[in-house]
Amino acid sequence: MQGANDEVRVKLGDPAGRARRPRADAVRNRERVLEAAKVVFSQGGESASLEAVAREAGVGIGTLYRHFPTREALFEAVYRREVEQLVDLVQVLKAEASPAEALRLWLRANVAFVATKKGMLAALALATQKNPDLMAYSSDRLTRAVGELLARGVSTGEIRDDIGPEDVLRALIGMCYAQERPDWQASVLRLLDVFVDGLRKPGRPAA
Amino acid sequence: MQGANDEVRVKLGDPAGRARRPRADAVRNRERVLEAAKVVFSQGGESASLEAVAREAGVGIGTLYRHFPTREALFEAVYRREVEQLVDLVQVLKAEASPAEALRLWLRANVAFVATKKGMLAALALATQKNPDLMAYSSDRLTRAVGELLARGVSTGEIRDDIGPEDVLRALIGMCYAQERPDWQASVLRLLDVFVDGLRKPGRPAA
DNA sequence: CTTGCAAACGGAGGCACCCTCCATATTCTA
DNA sequence: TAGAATATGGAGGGTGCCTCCGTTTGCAAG
Repeated sequence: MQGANDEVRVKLGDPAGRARRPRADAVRNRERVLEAAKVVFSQGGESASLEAVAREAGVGIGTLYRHFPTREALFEAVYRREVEQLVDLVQVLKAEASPAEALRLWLRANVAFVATKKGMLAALALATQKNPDLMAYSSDRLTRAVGELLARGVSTGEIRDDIGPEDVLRALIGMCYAQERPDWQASVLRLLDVFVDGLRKPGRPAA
Repeated sequence: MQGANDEVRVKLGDPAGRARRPRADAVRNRERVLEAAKVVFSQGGESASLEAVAREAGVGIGTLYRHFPTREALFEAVYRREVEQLVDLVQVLKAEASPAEALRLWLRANVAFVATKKGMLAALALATQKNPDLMAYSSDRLTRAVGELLARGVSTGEIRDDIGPEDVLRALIGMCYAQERPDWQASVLRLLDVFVDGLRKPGRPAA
């Protein structure tokens, strides 16, 4: 029923027997859609229509759905890229500041990062609620990231040891959601200072 | 131009000369829609259709729109009721606990309250971003509420004086948004403890 | 009670968006 | 260069949003 026809796949230089490599136009269009989605979502958030994304990308709506079968799939792909940037920042800070200070700086960097993506945040709140896997990924990446900063502080005795990286992350993400006032950034920065002070071990006052 | 005809209005017992009182069925239907919306939004969040709300309420879609011209207006009306309950709680706690402890308890009560309304939270995030007035109302009410608790602590010297009620509220609301894990409540409660510790004046260790 | 009308009702209809499907076009391998 | 595999894109059926207006209902005066 299927003997000789398998040659086609075997000949393509993929030892695992997978299909041929993706076509060039498919790769290009996938990239275009991602780029367009980043722009459109940043402005209009969840309410932005996928047809607007396709239009912005210069592809048909069918092509968009071929690459990203659901709204969540597209959103997730866009979001993953953003997370990587934050993860990479940790290594830089570890080399440049003391444990508690590096933690504070990383948290502050997150605030600045978030500030440029207003439209995406409400959408993210929805997406993570509907699709736990998306949160699992970013949680994992960011938890490890902040975990490195935290562990360093614990090992030097500068930071208390009964708060985990998940807790810190929750506080950060949470605070940034409430961004309605003109001065929200200043408020979040103050809150982060209070929070980091609270994280210091008792008997080691902040100033 | 308008002499004798005003009698109709004057007779209705409204000194300001407003129109006659609303019809009974209008009042009843408005109530039904609000009740239905509370149910439907709590389940499906923002994605729930307004036509589903109308169906649940047993009224026509037109009637729903007559009372609440936009999705936001309906959502806002539902939300206002919820806020009142939290505001009222403050008076109870003020009578029952020390300043910092009352603050801690009130924040914890919020967590429990939020826990029953998962579906509405993401919707709320969207609504407040689109409609600043909704946030203005709840912010105002809740800020005053937490402000009472906070001021009491500041006056007794138990709580530092450089953090405003807005900041506390932001921390609370923010933390509660990140509710994806099974144990999110425990995490938020731990965070609140850290936060309240951070609020205590230096030189007054927590335990 | 009945009459008249302002107020409220409710759903049909036009529009935008969601997503699927498939005839056509493009790329890749041999 | 040919032909098969792969990708494209937009038409179309379905659903929800919101408006508009003919019909119904409650209210107050007679």
